[in-house]
Amino acid sequence: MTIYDIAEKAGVSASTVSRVINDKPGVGEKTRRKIRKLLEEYHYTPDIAARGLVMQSSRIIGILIEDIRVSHHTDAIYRIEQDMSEHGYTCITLSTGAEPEKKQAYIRILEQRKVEGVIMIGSMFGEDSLKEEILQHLADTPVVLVNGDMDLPNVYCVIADEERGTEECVSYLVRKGYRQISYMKDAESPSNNRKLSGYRTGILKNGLKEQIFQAPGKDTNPQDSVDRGYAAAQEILNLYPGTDAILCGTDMLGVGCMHYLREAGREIPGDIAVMGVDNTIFGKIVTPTLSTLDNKLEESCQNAVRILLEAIDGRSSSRKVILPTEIIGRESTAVSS
Amino acid sequence: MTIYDIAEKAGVSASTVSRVINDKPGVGEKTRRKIRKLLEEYHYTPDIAARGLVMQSSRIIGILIEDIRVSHHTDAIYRIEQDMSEHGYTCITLSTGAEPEKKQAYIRILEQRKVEGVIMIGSMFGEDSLKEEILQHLADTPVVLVNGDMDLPNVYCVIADEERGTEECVSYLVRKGYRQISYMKDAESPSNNRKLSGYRTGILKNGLKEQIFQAPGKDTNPQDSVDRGYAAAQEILNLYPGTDAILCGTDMLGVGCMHYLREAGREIPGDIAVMGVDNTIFGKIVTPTLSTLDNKLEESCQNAVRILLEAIDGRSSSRKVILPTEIIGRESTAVSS
DNA sequence: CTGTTAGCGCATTCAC
DNA sequence: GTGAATGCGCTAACAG
Repeated sequence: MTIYDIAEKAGVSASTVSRVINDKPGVGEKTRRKIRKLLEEYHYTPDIAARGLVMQSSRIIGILIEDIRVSHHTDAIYRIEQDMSEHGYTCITLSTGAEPEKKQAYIRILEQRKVEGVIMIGSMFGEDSLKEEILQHLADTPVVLVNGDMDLPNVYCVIADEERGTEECVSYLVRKGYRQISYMKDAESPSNNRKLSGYRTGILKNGLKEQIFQAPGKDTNPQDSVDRGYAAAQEILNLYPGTDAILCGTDMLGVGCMHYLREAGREIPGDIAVMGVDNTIFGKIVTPTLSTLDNKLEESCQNAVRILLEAIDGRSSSRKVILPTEIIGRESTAVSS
Repeated sequence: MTIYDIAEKAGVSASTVSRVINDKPGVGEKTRRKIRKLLEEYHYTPDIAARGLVMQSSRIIGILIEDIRVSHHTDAIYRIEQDMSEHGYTCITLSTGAEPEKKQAYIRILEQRKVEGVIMIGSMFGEDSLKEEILQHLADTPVVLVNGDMDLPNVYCVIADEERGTEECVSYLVRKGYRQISYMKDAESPSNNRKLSGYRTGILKNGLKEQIFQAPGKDTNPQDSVDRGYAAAQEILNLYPGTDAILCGTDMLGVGCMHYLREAGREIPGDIAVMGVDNTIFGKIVTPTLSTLDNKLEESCQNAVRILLEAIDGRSSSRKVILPTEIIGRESTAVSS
């Protein structure tokens, strides 16, 4: 079914049908009604790609993310998709994995699809190799980086102040009475480095001693973080036997950490406290419930959508937005009195 | 950058450029090289939509799902997306929500995008109202229903035998020594009814008494299931005080159920056993770990991809595939001896 | 080996 | 109020 088919059946020209479809003036009431009826009858739906070709607009938004299975990310994608959908856009979501080459390949795919805007979630998208790729393949497409940083005229950034957040986590733990606070760092990334940096500042300000351990390996599957947290907790207790609190780079690491501590016979939070980052569902369902730093990913994404829509419409907006984080206190850090 | 721009710069015609881009024969080696160089130099990438218009193929696959935030679903989407990506397809994933009207609207969107194939995940997509919609708007597009059932020439079905599965769960619990086995049913759906039916058969075969309770309400957010499971567990213990095992329709309900039992001072699995369905990450991280019925969603999706690709290529394949489920025994059902 | 022509489905001038 | 013509970026059939 094309507009020509409908036009023929109605005994009019294609342009008249087009006018009716797009509710444009210049069509007699009776012709309009007749065409509307035919449209209904034959279940006609316009071909968006063809329309896009002439209108130079795909109505497609691209979303890039390392792994959509990270539940934290999934919630973000969901929000973006729902919001964009309401504005008439369709989203293409691509899980790129960690390698820069794959990320570049996916940027090419978005270019081919002529997306009107892009949202990239994760600090790893701030890499220099991607900056180059964006410059060459998405130079005049608005891009919003969530939790990432990049200096390019068409790139906007929304980040949560995790550095300040982890710093406050340390003070929070200190107020709860903990003194030997270790940090379990996740894989190398700008975001994870910012969190670590915040921890260091917090330790310094409170006159304590740094105890840092990077959980080795990386995730093939997001669930792997649990095992990595488990293993890392063991190492931390070996390295720093006096540890009475572990601040983990993510909730998932925190969950693994708690598993180990339980098996090792340590009571949480009596003997030792555990805290995560991300405020995921996992923290709510484990026993005891896990205190965490909410880095406002969903709010970040809502901002990203707003900024992207503004940029697409040509309305300028602030190139960089920074959101405050929030500590969510739960059982894993409550002092047993 | 269009092929015409490149053609002009190379001093050839657009068709020659097109031939080079698509690695077609009939171009001299030197012209080919020259064009390749220009293509590189100007970072040319073809417009897939324009190509699709003439080739009558969008290279897009549509995925419909009620809520992508259900972690169980996310894993499924991830697999499909990765596999399809390898075959040169781009996926559009839409969270439709529960209302049939919205599902219909999303089917329309897929039609407009001229998707070459569709995968719908969830038994609710087997509804009659959607059958009508598919008939009218997706009549000659291959559709694969995962965990759903529909009789239409272009619709293929992949389902896990959950009915047999829950039946076996009952027997499994009986073998572990439990005798008053209650069933916590999730919201109304064909899939949930099949699970309930399996439970009933299992109870009957083992000469036990049915104890069924439907968790009221429904999820706005997948996390809500935890609270619903919590509330339902309380009701079940009121209605059937002698209950010594609760089989829950999903892991999420199971998690909420465990939370309540713990608060009520019941020991799991000593006093009472809990079992879920879905084999999600949640079952692995809760304390004690949750036994569950693996309904093989990921395997189902791999089958769905295979079937869809075959159907798109015109190779016919079986219209219905049924997969066996598997019981995953964990701490929540181990008899304390 | 290469160029010309036509057309995919649609929206948009410009005539009438 | 309506139709004919044009072009979006691309591939394919045909001509040379």
